[in-house]
Amino acid sequence: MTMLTPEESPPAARVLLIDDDAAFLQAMTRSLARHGCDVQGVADPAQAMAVAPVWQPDYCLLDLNLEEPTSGMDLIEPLLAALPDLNIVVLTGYASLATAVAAIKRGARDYLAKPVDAQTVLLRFGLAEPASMEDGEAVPMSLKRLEWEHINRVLADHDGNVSAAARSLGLYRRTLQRKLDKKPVKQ
Amino acid sequence: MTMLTPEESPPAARVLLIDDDAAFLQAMTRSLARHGCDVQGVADPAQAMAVAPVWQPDYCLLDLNLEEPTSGMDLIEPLLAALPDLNIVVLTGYASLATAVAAIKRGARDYLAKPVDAQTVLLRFGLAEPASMEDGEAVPMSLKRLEWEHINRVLADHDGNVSAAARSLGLYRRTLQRKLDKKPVKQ
DNA sequence: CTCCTCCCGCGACAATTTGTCGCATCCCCT
DNA sequence: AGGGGATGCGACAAATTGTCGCGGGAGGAG
Repeated sequence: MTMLTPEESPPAARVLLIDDDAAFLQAMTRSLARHGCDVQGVADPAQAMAVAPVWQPDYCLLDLNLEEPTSGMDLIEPLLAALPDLNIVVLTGYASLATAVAAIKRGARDYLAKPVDAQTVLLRFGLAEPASMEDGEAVPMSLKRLEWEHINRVLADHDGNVSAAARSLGLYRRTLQRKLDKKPVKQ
Repeated sequence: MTMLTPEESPPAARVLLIDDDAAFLQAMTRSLARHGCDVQGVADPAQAMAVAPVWQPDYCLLDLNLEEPTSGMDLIEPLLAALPDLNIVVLTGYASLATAVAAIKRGARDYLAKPVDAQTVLLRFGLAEPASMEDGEAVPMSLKRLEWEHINRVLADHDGNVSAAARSLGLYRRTLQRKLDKKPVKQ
């Protein structure tokens, strides 16, 4: 029952989104905004470092695998240097124990694996209570969907190369093919 | 092969092992000892807290899922309170991103998934040099692991209630049971 | 142009994994 | 004691993978 009126009594939390996936960026921006956050999304490290000191966000959702130049991992420390109180949550499609450990040691507050929904992000930011779930979708993703999302991401990461994606997903090319054509994308 | 030169006359590193798996404890104790460490193994939290302040170890390999009373997770802080410079590496057979993050935030230096060999442990302790290439682990999670992580999260969310978790994951309880049985996680 | 390599789609079959049911406990609560 | 829910587990069919192998494009090197 977040019946908060449009006018936020307390100043809205400022959230900086850093992700080079335009689609994701837009979707997440909208979702967070709808949940009452003051959101700003940027696509690369340079923009992030330009915006952060000026806009002074309170929270930051940082994608780990940005475009080539620098990894999101190398942005954690600079960001914290500029804004010591920034609450950084790292996000990645290539989650691994190793990167999770590294990110936390560098100062990130939390680590999430894509795909995630705005609700989860807010939760990790500490801006939402796990208790109430008013918006219909609080259900964890079904395994099928989780798999689909992951496959898609990895496939895209390999520029649609099925063979490569299959290898990196640890399954047979034939199997990936089958999974792919059986899913004319529906939710 | 590790070349441990007799040069290791400086005080041997003191390592405290905490694991309730007797077999593992013994094996690891022997291995580390052979690598020149001064090792002491205990099987439960109480013993650990009794030994630590007195023996003052430099390193600690802590298993996360100990017997019921307390989780290894709850030992991290007490241990650090007693020995601020203790280098704690958490070890677990049920690795998950969530527990990795939690452990690091509580002060652990690193997080490893069983099975591990002494060499790896020493490496994480910083007592051995990386035998070969350091891995940037850019490998996306295999589908199997992604699934395992998700299942783990959801199951925990439902306090270990298999029926409930299965429902919310959109699969049969029987299937979840089966997935859970054969779990020893691999790469 | 030809060879080689890598990717793709796809058929076939065996090996596994799920989907589904049903049953026999156990707890917990009233 | 009785209902409701959770759990472990056997059984069997249905669906999904693992595995091989072909033939065909695309693109680079000789």
